[in-house]
Amino acid sequence: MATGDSHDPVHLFVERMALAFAEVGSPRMAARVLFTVMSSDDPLTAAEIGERLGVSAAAVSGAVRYLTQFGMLIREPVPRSRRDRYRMPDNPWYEATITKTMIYKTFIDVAEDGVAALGAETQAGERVAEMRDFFIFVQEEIDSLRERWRARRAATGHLRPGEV
Amino acid sequence: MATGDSHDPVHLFVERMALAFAEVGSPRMAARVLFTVMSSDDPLTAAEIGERLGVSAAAVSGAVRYLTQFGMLIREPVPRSRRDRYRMPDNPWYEATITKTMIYKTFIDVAEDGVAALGAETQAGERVAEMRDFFIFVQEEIDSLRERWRARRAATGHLRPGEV
DNA sequence: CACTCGTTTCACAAAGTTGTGAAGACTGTG
DNA sequence: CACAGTCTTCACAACTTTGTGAAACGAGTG
Repeated sequence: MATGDSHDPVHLFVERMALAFAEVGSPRMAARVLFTVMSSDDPLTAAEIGERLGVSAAAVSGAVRYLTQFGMLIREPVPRSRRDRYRMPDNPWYEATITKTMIYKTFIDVAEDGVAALGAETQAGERVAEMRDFFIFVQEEIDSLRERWRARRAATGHLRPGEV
Repeated sequence: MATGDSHDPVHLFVERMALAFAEVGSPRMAARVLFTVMSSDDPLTAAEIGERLGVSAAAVSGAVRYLTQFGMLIREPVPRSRRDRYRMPDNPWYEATITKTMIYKTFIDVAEDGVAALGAETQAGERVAEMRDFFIFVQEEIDSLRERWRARRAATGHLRPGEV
């Protein structure tokens, strides 16, 4: 049961979720590690993560480096041991991951250059300008998403420690 | 000038935009073809697209099949010719692409199973349930995005033929 | 200060993706 | 009804990505 039993429903969840995230650009192994830790009530050591997933220590090392870099995973040394333990951060990584995305910013900037290159008065230029405006709108919506989410949670009584 | 001159600002726009889209999961060549057509005031034949991009007919064939399948490109036969011509659809492909995305639906479903597997009362289960709720919220926001966008455009006088 | 255990780095192998060339299929025309 | 011009299909080669094993590294301990 310690090693990744593909019939274990929890392991299935980890793999499926990781796959879904990999499909939108997340490194595969990082996603697997992330959801493995997320699925555990207690912090896990690198060895435990590797064991559960059935992957090498090297793979775990790379994944946790990636995840800690973006604050999606917290690393803490285990007292009286050489090991580190990994746990989820207190504030949920997915909020920032979604709301801080800069994809649309890139689209907007490139489209802006496109309009200039095509000429704002051409049909093509107008078409690209329209696309740019749409992405600006989407970006604005995303920018306000986090606040609206928090407002809703506050309204339904789901206040998190430290939250207004 | 017909073949993809990498110093042509329009071609630069096409390649940059395509790259940005490829990074979020779109097939690379399909994105290149899409923005090539989008950058042209007039419809283009497959040969013209291939020439502008400097890619093989086979690559164009695969890309237009993909794009027409999703309604992102319109194919129309050229009268008195064996050729087909490709043009942009009348209503903008990106609106549907963004608003019809089912990514979050997948996340939600998988997370739902995860909660069941972990047990809703465990710490891990609660954590995953919270993530699921966030994604439900995001999905709802996206569902209403299209209407809000249209409302805004209507308000600023940008009505499109056939639009309410 | 040498030893041990855990982690990290690195070169490489396996697997997956992407676009090509060439051959085949289809369609309208002389 | 044969031909020519387009488009499509397919096997393959180039490239990219991903994870492994092995070796190096480093921190705590006797």
